Amino acid sequence: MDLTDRKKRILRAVIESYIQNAEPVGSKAVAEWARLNVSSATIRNEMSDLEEKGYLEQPHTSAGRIPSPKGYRLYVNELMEDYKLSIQETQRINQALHIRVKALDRVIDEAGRVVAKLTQYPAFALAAGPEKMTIRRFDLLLVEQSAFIAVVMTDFNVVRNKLFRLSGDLSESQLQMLGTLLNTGFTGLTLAQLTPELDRVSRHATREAYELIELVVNFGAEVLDDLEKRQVHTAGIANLLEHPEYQSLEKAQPLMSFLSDEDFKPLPNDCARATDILIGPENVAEALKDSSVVMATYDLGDGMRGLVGVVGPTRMDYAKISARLSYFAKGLTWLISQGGLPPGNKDQ
Amino acid sequence: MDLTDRKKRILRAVIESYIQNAEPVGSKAVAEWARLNVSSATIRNEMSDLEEKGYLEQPHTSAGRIPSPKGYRLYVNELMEDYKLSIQETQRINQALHIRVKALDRVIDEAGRVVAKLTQYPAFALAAGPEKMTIRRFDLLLVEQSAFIAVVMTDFNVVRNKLFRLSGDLSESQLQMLGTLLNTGFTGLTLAQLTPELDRVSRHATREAYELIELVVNFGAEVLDDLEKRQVHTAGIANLLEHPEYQSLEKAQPLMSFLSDEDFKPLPNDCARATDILIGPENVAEALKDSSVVMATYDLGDGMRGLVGVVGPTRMDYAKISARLSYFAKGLTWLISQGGLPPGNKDQ
DNA sequence: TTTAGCACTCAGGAAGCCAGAGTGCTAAAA
DNA sequence: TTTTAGCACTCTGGCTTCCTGAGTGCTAAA
Repeated sequence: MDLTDRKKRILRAVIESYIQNAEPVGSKAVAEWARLNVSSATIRNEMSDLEEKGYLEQPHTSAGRIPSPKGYRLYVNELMEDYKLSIQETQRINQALHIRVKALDRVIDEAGRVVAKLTQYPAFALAAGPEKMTIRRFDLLLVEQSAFIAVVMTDFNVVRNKLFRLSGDLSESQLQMLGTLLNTGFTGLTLAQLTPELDRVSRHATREAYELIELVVNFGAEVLDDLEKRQVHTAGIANLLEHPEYQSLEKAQPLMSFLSDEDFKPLPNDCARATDILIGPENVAEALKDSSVVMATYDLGDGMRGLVGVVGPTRMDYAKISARLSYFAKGLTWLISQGGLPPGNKDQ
Repeated sequence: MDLTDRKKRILRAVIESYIQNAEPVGSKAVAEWARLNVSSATIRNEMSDLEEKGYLEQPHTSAGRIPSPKGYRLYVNELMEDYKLSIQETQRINQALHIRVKALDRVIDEAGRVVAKLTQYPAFALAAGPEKMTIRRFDLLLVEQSAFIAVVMTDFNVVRNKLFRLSGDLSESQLQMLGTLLNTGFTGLTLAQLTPELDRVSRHATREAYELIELVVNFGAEVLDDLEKRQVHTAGIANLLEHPEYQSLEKAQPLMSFLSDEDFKPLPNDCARATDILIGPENVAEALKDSSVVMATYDLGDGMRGLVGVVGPTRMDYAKISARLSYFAKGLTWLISQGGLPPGNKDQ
């Protein structure tokens, strides 16, 4: 059930014209666009065939055709040519990579913002790390008599800290002792293992010591929890309104709400592949069934990966957008590996 | 040029009806609403007067009247009654305060999200701290031979850290030395003073030592810069579309873009007052001239304050929204002061 | 000063009309 | 068998027109 060469050229013409103009494409337009040297009547027959096979759709009888999700899928799989980024585009992306090299803390969030700007679509960003993390070490720093800072370092060199104020006083040696206790008892444990261990320790420790331990270990648990939670960041939601398919509020509103919702799930769990495109109904989320998602991953160092993607109409310039995304992602990976954005201390 | 009592009652009736129904209010409706026992003709005369004085406006000849910004201003200043939160409302807010007590790191951001949910308007949140911050102390922790963590603590007990990897090795004693150098030379300085001091030190230090110092001091500078930058967080932008005045894209789009823009300035510098309302043209930002802003501040401890606010149509239920906001802000202040959200380690 | 009455205005919805684009079908041509 | 030209048909979207109802301002009487 493969398509003839001519049918493919016609399909491609329809899609590319539709991507550019956002208007149903008629047989005459295809005849010109595809340069096939056949009349529009021939094209009509072919298009009617393509519609029957499910690659094209007709909004209504007397409009032209638009591509169906199946049509887009064939297009991105076989027909689409690699988009060549212009010099301006690469420059823009390079520039975007340069700014904010400072904000080491927020690579992921920043990646989302930058991609939103770069593509003019709403973007999302999240971290794709391992399921389970453990705490590697604790450090405690005395600030005043009655306050100290706990520094927690987990796998992949993520470092977090928190200031604790106490009702009573604390000496440097007490703090050192506490540190040893924490480092011997609570390192190398996953989130789930922390609480049982805490229970165990509670039995043979003084009440004061235990309270301090609990305080710090709970903080460690928070850090792990936070890391495993994988919050999704979004940026540039308003970009959606720029595109004609979301001009009507009924279309735009549900998707915007979906994107605004802090813990939406744009994709199933396997976000492993380097670049990926999900078209219309291929998306799991109901709100995305009429839209497409293009995404790319980058390397955060130490085995952690970041994922950035954009959401847009199924009529998206897949070639261009995915070229930009993967160029950006590659650039970011390179930058991080070069130490431009030193490892450790990631936001997720 | 004060208004008669009856005029005020009429103005109030117009505003409250308009807040509720989002439709221009006619003389007959006012007659019923305000219970003045006068005919609609009388009201008409009064309303025509109010329009002349600038408190009301007419979208077109044969529609009713709507309040002008000046009318709203009078309303919030004199006419508005305190809105009494229902039990359900206070419960909802209390609940909102309970969740995420964990996320100490992100009080501000979280405050914005919660307020957006609570009010159904887009919300923004930022920190209102002092202009200039200084670094209080540095701590350095050896991780491996060739890596260490720098912990920087600034005024108001904000603590940040970063992992550094080196090309060469480093001993514990070298690190200690470095720490002393940093703490004697670079504490108590503002952002602007750091670089000159760095220059000064560069002259009488070995090349290796200087490179390390530079690394850590630059990180300190980043932290200060970040703290003084006052990034504005936004949440719930999509809420805007729920309200009838933003049903048309031309109205919604500019405001949404404005809110999406990461570094918008919702207000002038003096965001000191506890609760505040800015109506229509009172806003400085062009994009807000047709909208209103209601905000409240809360205490982050240690002299830092947070600001949360919402953006909505001028036809906003000022009484209700500002009641909710200030209840929330008070709750948050209380919670933080109680240690529910321990001080220090704030995101901003 | 208030009220009733009345003529006037205007937005916005419903209905009708038309042009233009695009189709499918048929019959002739290649 | 495939392609093409021709033609009748369909349907959207934009345009006008019409009409209703809500609301007004003005005037003259209470």
